Amino acid sequence: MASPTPRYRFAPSPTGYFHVGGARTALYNWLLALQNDGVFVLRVEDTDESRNHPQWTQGITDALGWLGIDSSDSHFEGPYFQSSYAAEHVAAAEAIFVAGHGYYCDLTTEQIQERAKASGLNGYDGYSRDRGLGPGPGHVLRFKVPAGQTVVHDTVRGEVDFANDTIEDFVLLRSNGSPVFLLANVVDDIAMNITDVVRAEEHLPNTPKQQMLWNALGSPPPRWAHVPVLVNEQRKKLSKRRDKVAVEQYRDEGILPEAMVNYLMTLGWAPHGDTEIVPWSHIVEEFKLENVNHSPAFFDVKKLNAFNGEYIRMMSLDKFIEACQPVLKSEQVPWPPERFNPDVFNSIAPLVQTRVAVLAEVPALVDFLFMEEPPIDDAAFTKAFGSDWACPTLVEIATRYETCAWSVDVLKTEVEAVGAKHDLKLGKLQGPLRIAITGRSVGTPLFEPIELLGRAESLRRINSAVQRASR
RNA sequence: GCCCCCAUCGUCUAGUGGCCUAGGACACCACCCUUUCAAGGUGGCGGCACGGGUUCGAAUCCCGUUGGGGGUGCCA
Repeated sequence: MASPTPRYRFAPSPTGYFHVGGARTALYNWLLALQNDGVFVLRVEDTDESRNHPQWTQGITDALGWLGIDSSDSHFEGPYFQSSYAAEHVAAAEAIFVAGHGYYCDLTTEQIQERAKASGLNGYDGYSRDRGLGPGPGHVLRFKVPAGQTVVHDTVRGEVDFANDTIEDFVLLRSNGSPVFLLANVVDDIAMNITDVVRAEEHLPNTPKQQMLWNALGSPPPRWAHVPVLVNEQRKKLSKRRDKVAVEQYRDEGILPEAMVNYLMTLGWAPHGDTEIVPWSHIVEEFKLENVNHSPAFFDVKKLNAFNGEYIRMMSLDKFIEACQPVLKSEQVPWPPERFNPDVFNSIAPLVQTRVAVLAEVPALVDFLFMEEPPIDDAAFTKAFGSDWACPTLVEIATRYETCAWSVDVLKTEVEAVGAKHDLKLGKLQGPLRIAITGRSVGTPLFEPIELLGRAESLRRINSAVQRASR
């Protein structure tokens, strides 16, 4: 028997959102597809037509594309969503009924609860199993859970046993005749020749039901793999409402896709060796689903940022400048766009590159070069000009700057000369100058930007700071 | 309630019975370098949840306890 091409199914998330946890599961699926010459199958499934599907699926495929996952061949809107497919799901349910694996029941939810209360047992008790009911108004079709055990073979977790008598006879067809998601899911998997289902561990408890359905429908179940969920600092599953969970947010902040992918992969898994920063090709080579951890992982933005900083520093200068473009042209930028000067930015870029973890931090390091009046940090200003030497030395520097040669080296030695006179170290002496020029107490090395700013503008800013200090 | 999963530094992990005095990464701290801030370098702090077994030997295997998470709909 020839083994079929593996088809790895990825569904964004049960709530229909491509959050970071889903991104990781997508990565696992993608990886497996690459390693095993298989196909990555993205399937969006939802019966709620109120969700805007074209827009929603577009968002997901965009995010996948950003992560480097090609979903073009496999993108698929779940048949379940399209009402025309409902017939197939109903037909499958009816086949189950005909084969004797299901039965109809007319009990209402209230009646079921009453019976459960009276008997002390949990959930539905199989009351209608042998009543021989047929389809009809108010009748649901339930699956007849067989006696015995269901064992799920899971690539990540090994064998997981479920006693069938702890699983109640679940609904396949609602009383209005519509199929239930669980059923539709299995029918679609079979229709799409899915061989491997890789998803989050929250689905594990429902897996025996699905597996029984596969068997009842006469198909050997797929290989299952339930990977751990991602949690927040409260150890709760990442939730859209409470946590920063959308991949796009990280993209917009200037996280690089390589860093995102690399970090996501270290959640639940680690490459061999003393470094976790490894290229995707290495991951493809080494990753094994069998080696994935069993416990939930906390999504640590600090570590993500650290990874991102590493990736930024690994870039060539040209690449870095290129990567900065979106964030420099964003509408959020504090300077008027027409004042932006690419040449100036490119000159300062090497000094910026080692100082940012995410690209979104870039504008704040260079804004003073492009703004007419950079805002001044009051607290920093007060502190820097609090000493009695601040103004006099700054005036001296200004005097020297009026006539000296305009180059980084000279600008620096002039300040050092003033420092020597007053017995002040450069580190200290440059404080007021830095505030005057940049408005802040920290930033890139100072003399490069002064050179870029030019003599007239630099002197203007120094004088304006001196005036401000003497008020 | 019932069912399932999980348990190594603060966090992410390595570890598959002796190479473990438990290794790395992020974070944190100190020092070096230094033009502030970074980057870089060196070092430090810090962990096998608990209790029983099995074994010559347990982070590793088994049982239990505790703690966390998830599932359990005529939701998806």
